Amino acid sequence: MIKPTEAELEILRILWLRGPLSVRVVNDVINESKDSGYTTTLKTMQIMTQKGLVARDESSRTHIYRALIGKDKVQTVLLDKLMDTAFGGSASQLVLNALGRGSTSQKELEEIKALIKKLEDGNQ
Amino acid sequence: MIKPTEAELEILRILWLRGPLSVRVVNDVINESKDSGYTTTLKTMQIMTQKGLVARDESSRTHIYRALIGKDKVQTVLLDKLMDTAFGGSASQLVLNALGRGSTSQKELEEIKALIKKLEDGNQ
DNA sequence: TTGGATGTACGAAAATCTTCGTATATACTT
DNA sequence: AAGTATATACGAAGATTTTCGTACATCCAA
Repeated sequence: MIKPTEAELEILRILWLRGPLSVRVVNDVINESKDSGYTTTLKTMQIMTQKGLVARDESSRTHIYRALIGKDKVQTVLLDKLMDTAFGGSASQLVLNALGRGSTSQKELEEIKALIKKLEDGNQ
Repeated sequence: MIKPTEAELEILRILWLRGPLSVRVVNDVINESKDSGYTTTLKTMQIMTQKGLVARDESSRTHIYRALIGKDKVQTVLLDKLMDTAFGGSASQLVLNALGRGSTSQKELEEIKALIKKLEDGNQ
C-alpha cells in the first residue's frame, strides 16, 4: 500500500468528500484555503494516477478523477504508521492521547463506549 | 513547535526510551532494524541540535545527546496533524479506527473506559 | 611514538516532494 | 474564422530530507 504524500492526501480528501472531480474543481477547493497554481494540482493528480491512487475518465476533454483508494484504508495505513513510529505500537496510548484533549462530545464518547463493549463481548 | 521528520522521530524515540546517548549507540540501535551509516545518524543529530530538538553535552570527546522535546508533546502534535489531515478533525473517528483493529487488550480497554468515565464526570 | 580505532565537522550528492513555466490542443464566443 | 479561455503534457526548478564521502582531531594499544 502506497502512503500518500501531504499534497496527495489533500486531494484525496476532496475526492472522498465530493466524489469524482476535474482538476479545475479540485484546485478551486484547494484555493479556498491556500494559494496553489492550477498546473501544480494537475501535476500532482497526474502523479497520483501513475501511482494508482486515483483513476481518470478521459472520455471528455476535461478529465474526471476519482479516488481508487478508500478513506478507511488510508486512515488505517496512516494511523498504523503513527502508532508504530510515535506510540510504540500501542493503540491504547494513542487513544488516551486523542481523548485526553477533551474535545470529544458525549455522543462521540457513547460511540466509543459501544465499540469497546462490542470488542469486550467478542473477547469472551 | 517543530514537527520532527521521520528520521528525527526515530532518534527521538530511542532517546526517550534509553535516555541520553552517544551517536554511536543511537546508530547501533537503529542498525538493529535497518542499515544506516554512522555519519548519517551523526548528521541528523547535528541538525536536530540546530533545530532545538536535542541538546548535547560536549564536555567529553564523545558527545552525549538528550531529547529536549517530550514524548507527550510530539505525540500530541503528530496526532493533531493526522486528525486534521486524515480524519477531518474528528477524534472519535480516529479512536474508532484505532480500536477497530482489535489488537487492544482488556487491560488497555479498561484504561480507556476509565478515562471516558472521567471525561463524562467532568462534563457535568 | 606510531598506526588503527573512534570521534566530530561539513559539503554535497541523492532521493523525494512540490511548484511552476511553457508548449500545444481543443472548445467557445463573437 | 479569429481570438480568447481552458485543457493536458511534461520537463525542470525549488524545497526538503536523507545519505554519504572526506578531512581532520583525539585516544589508545602495541
